[in-house]
Amino acid sequence: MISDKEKKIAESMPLGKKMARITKSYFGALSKRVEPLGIDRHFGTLVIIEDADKKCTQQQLSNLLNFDKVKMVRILDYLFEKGMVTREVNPKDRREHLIQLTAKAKKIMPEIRSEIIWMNKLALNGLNKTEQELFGGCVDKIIKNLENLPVNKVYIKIKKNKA
Amino acid sequence: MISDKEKKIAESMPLGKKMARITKSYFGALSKRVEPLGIDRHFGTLVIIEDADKKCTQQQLSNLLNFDKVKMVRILDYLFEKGMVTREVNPKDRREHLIQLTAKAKKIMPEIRSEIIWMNKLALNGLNKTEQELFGGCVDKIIKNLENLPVNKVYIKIKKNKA
DNA sequence: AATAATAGTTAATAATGTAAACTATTAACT
DNA sequence: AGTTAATAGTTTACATTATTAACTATTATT
Repeated sequence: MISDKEKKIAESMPLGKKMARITKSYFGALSKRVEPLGIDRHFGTLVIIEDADKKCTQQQLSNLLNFDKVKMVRILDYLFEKGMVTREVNPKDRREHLIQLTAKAKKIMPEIRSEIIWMNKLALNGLNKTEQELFGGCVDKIIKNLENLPVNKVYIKIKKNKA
Repeated sequence: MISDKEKKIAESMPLGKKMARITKSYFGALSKRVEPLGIDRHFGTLVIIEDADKKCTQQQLSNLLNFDKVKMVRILDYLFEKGMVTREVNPKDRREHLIQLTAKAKKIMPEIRSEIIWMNKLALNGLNKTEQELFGGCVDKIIKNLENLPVNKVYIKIKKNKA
């Protein structure tokens, strides 16, 4: 049972707080599950790289992932260090670096994908198909609503582990 | 229109990624809006402190906010420095510090609350009452689903496999 | 009285975000 | 052609945040 008071508190609590909590729990658990594969974060980046039609530049990846280019460099440094990606200068435009998965990465991608799908299912457990779809739609709308607002810097924190 | 391919990509992207994106946009914008009041984060903590039935200890706040005690110290340091809270040793148990809002904080709380409510409305813009309620329900279920999962407890212990 | 448990703080280390300055290359323009 | 602007990516400097362990002070347990 939720009292009126609790309701009042809830409505003046930042919606972003719950989102942050989900983010943290989600990536904390996913990181743990995927770690045995030799990598513990930036899974989404790997998925995007693999699914891209062609070799992507870092700028293109930045756009797809909504990361600024400096963050992109850091992520790719990490993935490179782990032996998951290669960087290759584009001969047609030598400013660009084309990013590709290594064989090592390709080999573990199916497992990474299935871990992600597993985590997604776990997160959405107990929601029926309709609810899941409606939830997804809401999320996308919210993202749109919050796009292009004036911002201050904010730090989001996930879990970390270093080799 | 969403192609099958895009759908396939979407389903193997971590659900947490969208949550992170919302979190960042949300707090970025809220921070910006509240900044003129002399504070640019930890609004939720202020709301919780104000709404608590009694003076809260830091441990109690940690539980209510799902923060570990070290983070709690840091947040209260920040709020103290901004003149928003007082810390008072509990005479009944001198280990505990009771936290209270200052007059300065109480004065701006209505504005902080209305900014939070405004941001929440902005985020949920375009969703009808039913959708909003269903969304809220989904969020709470997801949080529950992700509670108490094994989490990547970082550094030291988990160095089993290296790339 | 000795020991354990709790509340809170501090310190060490790692990770992350952001902006600015930087290199290298290509595009644009007179 | 030659200068200038723009783009891709990297590096650096600095501030913030997370996590763990070690610490102090106090209270509870035995």
